[in-house]
Amino acid sequence: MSSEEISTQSPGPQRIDRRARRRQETIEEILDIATDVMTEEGVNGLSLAEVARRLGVQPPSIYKYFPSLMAIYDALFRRGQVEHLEVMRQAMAEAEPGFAGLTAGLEASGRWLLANRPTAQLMFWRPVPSYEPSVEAFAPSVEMVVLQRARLAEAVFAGQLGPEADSEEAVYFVSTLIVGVLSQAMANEPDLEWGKGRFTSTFPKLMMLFAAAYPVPTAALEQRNGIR
Amino acid sequence: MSSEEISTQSPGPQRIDRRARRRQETIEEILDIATDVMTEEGVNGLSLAEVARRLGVQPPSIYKYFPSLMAIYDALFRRGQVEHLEVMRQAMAEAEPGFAGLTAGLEASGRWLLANRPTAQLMFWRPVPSYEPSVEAFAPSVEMVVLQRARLAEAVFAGQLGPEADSEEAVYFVSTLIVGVLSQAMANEPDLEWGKGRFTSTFPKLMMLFAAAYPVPTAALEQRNGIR
DNA sequence: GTCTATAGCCTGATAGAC
DNA sequence: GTCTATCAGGCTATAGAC
Repeated sequence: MSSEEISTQSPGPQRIDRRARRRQETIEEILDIATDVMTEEGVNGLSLAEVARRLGVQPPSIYKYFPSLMAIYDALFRRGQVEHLEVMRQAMAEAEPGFAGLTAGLEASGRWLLANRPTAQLMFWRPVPSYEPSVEAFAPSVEMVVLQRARLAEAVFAGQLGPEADSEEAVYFVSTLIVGVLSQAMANEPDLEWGKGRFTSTFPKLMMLFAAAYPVPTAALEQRNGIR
Repeated sequence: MSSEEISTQSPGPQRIDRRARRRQETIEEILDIATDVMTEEGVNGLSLAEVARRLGVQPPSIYKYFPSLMAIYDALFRRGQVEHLEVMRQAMAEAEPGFAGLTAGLEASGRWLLANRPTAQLMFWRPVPSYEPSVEAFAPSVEMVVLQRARLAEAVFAGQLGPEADSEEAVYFVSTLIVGVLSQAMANEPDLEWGKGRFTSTFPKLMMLFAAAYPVPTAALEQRNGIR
């Protein structure tokens, strides 16, 4: 590595990369520890000093990575949104388009949220009044709506749902269902994972309930059959 | 009041009543102030010292009314459950039986929960891991299920819903709907009351969605019409 | 039932040496 | 990027005088 030998004052790109990578690893570790602390003490019980203690450094060292406690909250919020979006996107991509894809995506969403409870609380329950998510941290949720809307449109096109299902309102409905299931599960069955217990196990039936509310008009069915 | 004159060492019943009443007023005041603090600092941000400050006493005085911070949480939880139940019961009593009563009760429930956000969070989101509700504090929620179940049974009997609606599962579904709407509203529209905004305004349609999932069987309808 | 005093913790954040 | 030292508070809870 010639660039390393030239100067220690102006390190070459590899060196910068390595430092940046190490720094990024520490940042991720801080966020992981912060998640553990929130699990034990509550989202609002996160403290920078406790994170430092578990990381094995003194509290002031944390400030080299985050300018404030609120910045840690925002990084947690942002990372949560990104991961959550990615998990749902992946599940949708692996399933059939239309209603099956929507169901698979929402179930993956619920599964991830239950497996990441404190982050889910930070994202959906706003338990820290003094923390307001930044615009950047919030951005992935817009893409979330787009993905769900696309599956709804496919389902309508495929004749699985009535035309009203291709709407903003239907997106609100499905997100209300998933948040409702999630909230009930987290409050009443704090130790059960997705699929166990009274609430999350009814999710498939809730999706059938949703589908029943958007019936395909008889005329449309007849027209469809006529075309074939 | 003769009993008052007899002795100051063993005060008569009126005196005891008055003291007990005064004490109860102070307890209620502490709970009201605690609710304000939770609104501003988060449910997990409630502090006994801040309550004392606003009440105009020193922190140790609070211990004459509550043995610990957790006892305050439990009293808040209990009072919330009782009020919430009473509001729903009243709304159901004033409405028609069956599906209309169920809808009225749930809407009253949602309205109360949105108007009492920190209490609702304490009751449904468990944001304080170190606090576990006592059995007594939890009791009213059993009666809640009974009331909802009764309206569902009436609705089935009246031919408004299919027979599967008279079930524990259906109770879970309606509570999931209300908690979902509530969670979405509180997270995304923290300043809007019930009926305003994207989420709570769709509640009537969500109830229609629920009804559509429990259709009355055609045979049952024919039989009904035949009887008439 | 109120207070003072205090024990024994905790916190977020900053200054400045190394 | 790490540390020590420190500021300027905060907290729950108890002891004991009045």
